[in-house]
Amino acid sequence: MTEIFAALAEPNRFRIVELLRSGPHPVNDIGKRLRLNQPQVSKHLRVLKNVGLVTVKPRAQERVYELRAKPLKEFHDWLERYRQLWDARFAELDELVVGLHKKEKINDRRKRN
Amino acid sequence: MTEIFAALAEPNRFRIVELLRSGPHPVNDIGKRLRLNQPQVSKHLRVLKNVGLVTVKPRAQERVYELRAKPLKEFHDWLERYRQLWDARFAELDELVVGLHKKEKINDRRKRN
DNA sequence: GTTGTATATGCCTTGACAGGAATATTTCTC
DNA sequence: GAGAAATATTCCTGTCAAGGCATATACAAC
Repeated sequence: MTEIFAALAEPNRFRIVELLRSGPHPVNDIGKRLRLNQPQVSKHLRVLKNVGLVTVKPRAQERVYELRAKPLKEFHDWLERYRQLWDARFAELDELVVGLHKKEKINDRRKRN
Repeated sequence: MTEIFAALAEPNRFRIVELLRSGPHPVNDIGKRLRLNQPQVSKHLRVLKNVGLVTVKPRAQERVYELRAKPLKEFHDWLERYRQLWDARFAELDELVVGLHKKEKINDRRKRN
């Protein structure tokens, strides 16, 4: 999981992933669109491939890179476990607790958890 | 966005975030549970705070750190834009297109995009 | 096979960052 | 106010990764 984050933490790699969201692209195409030197594009793509975020398919001399669904879905599933944090229902509950806390000086339910 | 990734790319910071999912914790508590030295915990928490992933509330000498909903929701929203990649419907459509491609030699719809 | 195009790899330098240890700061207790 | 507890900050060192540049490899067309 942290490997995925590390891969996406690099701004240019992030841009590459965003570009690939529109579909597969060959290396040179990526370089031109994002104004990156070819070697750096290849290196970034290697990193993305090593963590499983992309796959390659050769087409003549070209190498066409494509986003992989699986790691992104796992990523999404992981984030789902945090949903309670921003769900409206939870937020309201949180407000309620804060209110009670102010008025009645009860212990915060999170105390020492 | 990439700042969030960078923050979560560090394994110990990731563990801290996972721990905080269960609710707010003071620094020392985090250190003991994750077997980390106190200075490192403080440093990691500072990074998490700088990118907006956590907030602090003082309680006597303790500093209680808590996850923030907003960046996690934004994170989630960003990932939603990739949903098409793993949605079953899309996968089926993809298979269909591949099938047509093999049989009829039509152009791949992604070609040269 | 030679040339041209597309991509990958290697080397080098530089900057960023994590952990360890020591120290400073804040707040509580008495 | 003195000492203790909890946390933050600083300095140091080693490691790792990114970009620039040169070069190697793969495939194509003739």
